[in-house]
Amino acid sequence: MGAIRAEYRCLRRAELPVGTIALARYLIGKTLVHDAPEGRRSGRIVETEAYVPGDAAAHHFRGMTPRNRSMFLGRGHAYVYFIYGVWYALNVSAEAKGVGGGILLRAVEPLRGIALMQARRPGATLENLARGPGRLATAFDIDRRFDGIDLCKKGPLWLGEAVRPTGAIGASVRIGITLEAHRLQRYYERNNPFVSGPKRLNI
DNA sequence: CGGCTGATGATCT
DNA sequence: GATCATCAGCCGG
Repeated sequence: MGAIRAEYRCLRRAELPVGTIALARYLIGKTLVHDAPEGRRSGRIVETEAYVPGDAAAHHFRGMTPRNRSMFLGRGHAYVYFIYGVWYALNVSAEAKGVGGGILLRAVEPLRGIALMQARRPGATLENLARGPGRLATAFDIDRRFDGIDLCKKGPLWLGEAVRPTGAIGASVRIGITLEAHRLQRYYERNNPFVSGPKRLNI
């Protein structure tokens, strides 16, 4: 484990790896921060899924639309969509400007603002607070108002450095899709209880 | 724990 | 009109 860092800077766009898969792995262990009037929420990203160019399961596969345009803004921007009539999900755009690529943030380990998260998800255990993309967005109070914002500067929502060393990273098939289901493009920190999904995928 | 299912509305065809 | 990058609740083992 090692010492936990209390202060951390935001990630610079230049240091984000180029390419969706490389960035999806890089983001494991980094910090997601939401600065709101009521206070700061932060968490360690422990699970991501890559949606690369040409992937039929990806929202950007059929080209740019009003909904998915944020995934074409160049790496390091937020793409937030509404799904199943109930949930929001947060992605990080991942390719060069004009190219569609996205990384779904599936789970974080809460660091700060836990009481704020619990207020949004009453009754949830600490492990379940932000475990799963819909729960993460709810706990962090993320919706379409953040769609398209730059995550590489300290605005209301940004990406920070890792606050402690990152553990071994595992890979598995992605969750909840039917197309391109064989791709091993879900990444997670091994042995981390804040990771979502069935046990068999978290080995 | 694992499997199943209904809820619910934006989006695109 | 179909689909959907999900979740909570319920059931059985």
